[in-house]
Amino acid sequence: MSSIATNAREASFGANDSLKSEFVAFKTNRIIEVASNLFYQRGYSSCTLDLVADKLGVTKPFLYSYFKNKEAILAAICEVGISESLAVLEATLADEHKTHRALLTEVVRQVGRIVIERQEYVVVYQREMKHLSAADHNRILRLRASFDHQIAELIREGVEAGEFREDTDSFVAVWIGGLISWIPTWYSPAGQRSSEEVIDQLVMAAQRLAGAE
Amino acid sequence: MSSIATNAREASFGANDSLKSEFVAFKTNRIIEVASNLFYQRGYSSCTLDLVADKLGVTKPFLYSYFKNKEAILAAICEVGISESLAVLEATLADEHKTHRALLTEVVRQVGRIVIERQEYVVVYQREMKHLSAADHNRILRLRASFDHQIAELIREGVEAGEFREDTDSFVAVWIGGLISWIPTWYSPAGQRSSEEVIDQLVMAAQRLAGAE
DNA sequence: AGAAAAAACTACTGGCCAGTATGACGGTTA
DNA sequence: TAACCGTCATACTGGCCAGTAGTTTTTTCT
Repeated sequence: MSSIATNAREASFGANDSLKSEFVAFKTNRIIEVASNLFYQRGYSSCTLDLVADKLGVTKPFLYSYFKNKEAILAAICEVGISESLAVLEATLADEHKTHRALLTEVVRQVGRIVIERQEYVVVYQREMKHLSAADHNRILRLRASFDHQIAELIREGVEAGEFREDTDSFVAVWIGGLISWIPTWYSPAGQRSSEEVIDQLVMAAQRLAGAE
Repeated sequence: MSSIATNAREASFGANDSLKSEFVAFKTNRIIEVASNLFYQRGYSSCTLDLVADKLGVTKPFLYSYFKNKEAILAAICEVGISESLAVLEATLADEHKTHRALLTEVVRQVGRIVIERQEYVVVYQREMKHLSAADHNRILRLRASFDHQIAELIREGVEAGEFREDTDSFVAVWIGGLISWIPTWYSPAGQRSSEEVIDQLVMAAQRLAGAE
């Protein structure tokens, strides 16, 4: 796993070494991709690692050389949606030139897109969170809390700036978070509504909740 | 299980018989109550029936004399929240004298209350639905679809009546449903917000979504 | 080419658990 | 009191599955 060159041989093949760690990253990703899909369909506890291995065309011990145990795979899956959402949130909020209204719209649009794209990861996270070890659970809860907190802050500042209705409690951040989180449970790419249509509706809903008319 | 008197002895003890079926109903309820609590905490697949039986102070075969198998217990749990919500929805909508706005408020308030009250049942339903047999799954999906459909109808009529903003798509019914369904995943009776406070916020959010200003 | 290391596989175990076969116990009928 | 029935328990099985020990295959380096 380590990419640190600790002796002469490794140092002289640094490029090789990083290629190797790319391979590792690639395999790790494939594992959580396939595992996520199977956990999504059958549930974490009823999905065996033999099945995951089969679908990858490998065997169970292969998985154990990339993850400590079953729960570590789950933790990796759970982290995808929330950490990507948080990254996009912070990148968007970094733009100082936008109004709060525009920021809210942009954040909701971007995060909505991620949540739809990572649909299966998000659903697995929501359903199976409680099977995480206490450490993983807390780490991910903190990410989630940070997300809600930053949205709440955005609302508060927007109200102060007079961009949102003044009777808007920053608690609507929770409702907006709920709107977003709820999408993966009902949205289907095979359904009538396109993902862009759903995102437009989502943005509209978030604006109404924030009182941004 | 049968409450039909099929012979002289049973006929002459009709009262007795109904008392007996009350006992059965009572025990059945206790089972799904305790099972729901344990499924909520540990997940359906990782919760053993031995554990459920232990917590009830009985043994596993006892459970099997009230339910066909583990999945039947899950089905019973899943049905509680949605069927109660549907009942309240329909009772509320039956009042012809109210405005659409008042109807929406009332429905959201009542259903919000049920969803908080039946929190654990609702969460188990959302998480474990996929472990239901196809028959149970479809039956419950139909209940849910009926709920969303009636809310959408209410929105549509309200817009026509000029009570909600005219640019309101009846699709907001899905968002409102999401708002309600999302509550049990974050609300805790032990938290700062009282359930009444949360329900007030919910009603406000639903009104904003519907454009009922 | 051939040694050494890395990567992946075969084959197993120990424990768990849904579901069942059988029996015990108490109340009711005659 | 003796046969009967409803109710629940004891005790088991058969299959599944996370995790591992030891071996084989593949790659890397000289």
